[in-house]
Amino acid sequence: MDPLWSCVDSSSGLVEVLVASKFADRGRCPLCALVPERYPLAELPTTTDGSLVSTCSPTLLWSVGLPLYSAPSAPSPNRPLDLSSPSSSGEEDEGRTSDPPSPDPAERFRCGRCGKSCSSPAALSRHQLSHCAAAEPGLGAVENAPAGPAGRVPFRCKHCPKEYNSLGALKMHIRSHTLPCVCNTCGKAFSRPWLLRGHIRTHTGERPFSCPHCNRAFADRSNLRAHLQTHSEVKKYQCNTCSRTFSRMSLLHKHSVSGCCSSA
DNA sequence: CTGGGGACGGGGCCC
DNA sequence: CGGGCCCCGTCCCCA
Repeated sequence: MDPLWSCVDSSSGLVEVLVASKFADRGRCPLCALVPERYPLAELPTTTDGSLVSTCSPTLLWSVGLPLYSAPSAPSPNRPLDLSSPSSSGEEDEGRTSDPPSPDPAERFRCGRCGKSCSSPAALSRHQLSHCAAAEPGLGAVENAPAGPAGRVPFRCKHCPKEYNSLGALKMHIRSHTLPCVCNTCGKAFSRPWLLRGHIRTHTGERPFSCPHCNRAFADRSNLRAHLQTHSEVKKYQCNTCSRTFSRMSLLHKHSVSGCCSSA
């Protein structure tokens, strides 16, 4: 289960609640780009009726009733392989599955922006407010952004370090922070309506994409495409060293990482 | 270790 | 400009 993260909204002073794995970008809070604090669910502020306080963006729809938190200390033990390590270390991306920051108390209460150590989560929150207030006077997409190499001002996301050359692209990206599309069945939120529709199929069992070669059907077109590769005698992805072919890039990547070509 | 399915994220294109 | 959709890709899990 995802750990909860909290962030103090700079305008209201209230605490925003986030699910780490869906938002974590290099371990930073998407609301203010700082290293967030993490609380056990029981310590989160609640309203009088016991629901979690949720403020900040009016379109941020995480609120109540979700099975949110499990163990407060241990970081997620998944990600046995870091497949992105050498190749995608370049500019952006890879933020989707960043692990939470170290649970070491000395690190938990350290400001990710200036490194200041604080004695408690609350003290750190107060300290971080000073950064938020200084860095975001308004809606914050464009202002203060330096001009690009061609003299264009990039459209910068106020929730994360990403920048875009068009407002439309930025707005589309921001949906991945606000997650306005919410499943009525389980409460899970998505950035786009068709992602939600695909998710709803996991509840209904609908599988509109069927394989023409066998009787299998899939809820997701991409999964059908991957499945079709299994019917193909010539696989799409080939190892440069041993010439083995694979139906998926991920399988080829696993093949390489596990040492066929290098470590033997 | 490998192959495959399930779920989902994001950029880009089209209307 | 916004929404819908396609495509590509990733991650996780399981047999």
